[in-house]
Amino acid sequence: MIDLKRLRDEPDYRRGIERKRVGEGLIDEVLALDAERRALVQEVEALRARQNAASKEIGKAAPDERPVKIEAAAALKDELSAREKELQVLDARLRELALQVPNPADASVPDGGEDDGEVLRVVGDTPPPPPLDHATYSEAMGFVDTKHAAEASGSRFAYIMREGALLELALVNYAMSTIVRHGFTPVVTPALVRERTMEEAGFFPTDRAQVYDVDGGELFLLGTSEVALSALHRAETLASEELPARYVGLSTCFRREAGTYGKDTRGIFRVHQFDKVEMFSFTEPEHSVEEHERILAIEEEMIGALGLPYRVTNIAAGDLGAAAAKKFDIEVWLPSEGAYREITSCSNYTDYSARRLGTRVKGARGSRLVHTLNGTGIAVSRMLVLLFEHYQQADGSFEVPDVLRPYTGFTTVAASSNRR
RNA sequence: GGAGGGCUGACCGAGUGGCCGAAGGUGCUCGCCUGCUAAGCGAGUAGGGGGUGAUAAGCCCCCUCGAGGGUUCAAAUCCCUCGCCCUCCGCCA
Repeated sequence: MIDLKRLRDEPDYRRGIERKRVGEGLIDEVLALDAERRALVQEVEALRARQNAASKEIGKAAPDERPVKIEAAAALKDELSAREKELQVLDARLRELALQVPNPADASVPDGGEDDGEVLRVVGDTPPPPPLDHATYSEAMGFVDTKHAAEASGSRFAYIMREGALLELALVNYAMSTIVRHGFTPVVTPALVRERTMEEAGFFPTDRAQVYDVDGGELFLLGTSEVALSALHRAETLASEELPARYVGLSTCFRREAGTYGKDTRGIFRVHQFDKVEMFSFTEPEHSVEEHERILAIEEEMIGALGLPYRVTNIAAGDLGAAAAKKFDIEVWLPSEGAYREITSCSNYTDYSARRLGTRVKGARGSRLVHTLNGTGIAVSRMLVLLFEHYQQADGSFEVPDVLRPYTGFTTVAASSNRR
């Protein structure tokens, strides 16, 4: 949720929103409703003040004076409740529209859309394509079985098997322990949350189409544990000493991938279900920028340690999600495609979801909304795709990246070992 | 799935229709006192929103006793729905 007060007072705030290409007129409509609402609030509150005073007097009055006073107060009640109903309607309308207004893009975010991100750096050399692409290779090695998964569950599902399964666990362990070492509290989160949690995390209503609902709409499957982690301090006022509060979550993630028909259909690059380790921080407002850099640095540390060539992009305003004021993506070179593909993403939500969550910090500067940030630790299936190409050897064997070896218990998988 | 109990301010805890935004205690802050110690005395101490004002201080108003609705001139107190916690029975990994 945006800050309506800043929207009406600060031209830069509004400009940040407009850079995200919001629908024509939405902002003006919100502002108009907001003005209307505030006027009505004043009226209603004045009426309430009169009624409160009248009621108090009745309490103090002698019993024989009461009937007359009660009658007078009853008249006020009717007037008040009529105005209150109007206010309720107005509130609902304003809220519905305001929820659709995105968090303003930060001043340091470039203009434009998908292709206008600013590449901040490119790290590592890009190798030529391997003999087999990730999809063919992982099936041939028996690491992935999408055929039976399609029968069991449909397209975009996979069985991760044998050394592939162990590699998955190794990645999870590696990411978890690395991030914990950076001071994040490890958490295995619920994978199902209620609608309110989705909304407060900043996902609903804008991203509803990407989310599976179950139990007749009572619960929703997470697309990322970020949603569950954000609720960890819901409706709480934290002491400033408690910040930054850093969590690293593990959960299975579920995504409908609506609107991606025909995109990334091979292998497990884009699937409906995958495991992901995710970082999440609550900070004081003035520290969120450095925390964003910190999260990015951890992501780079892990991708670097896995020996993958990558580049870092400052995502353009038009390509930011509703909640993000700024977002860094890391894309790793996928040799078979000869392209950089997104592997992590970290965002600074500033106070956007904190406002919905009611997460505040109280310190020397009074009580303020916190800032929240999130970033991918390791998204497992997509990382497996990259490993299947970068660690596929000329003879067809698979070599385990050094940093994962403590977690796998094996160092290589011979080309012939799992062939069926 | 069944039965019962509970949810009050940073914390504990009183409060069954008006004088309750809320006793008392703990904690915390400030001041005083005391040659010592988790001692004593006094004062203060919730949050959100709106108006005015200089996006100050101050002042005024509204809302909040798990959440949402209802009854009433008036609700922490009565009624309904929901959420969460606890206990017992059943079931279960």
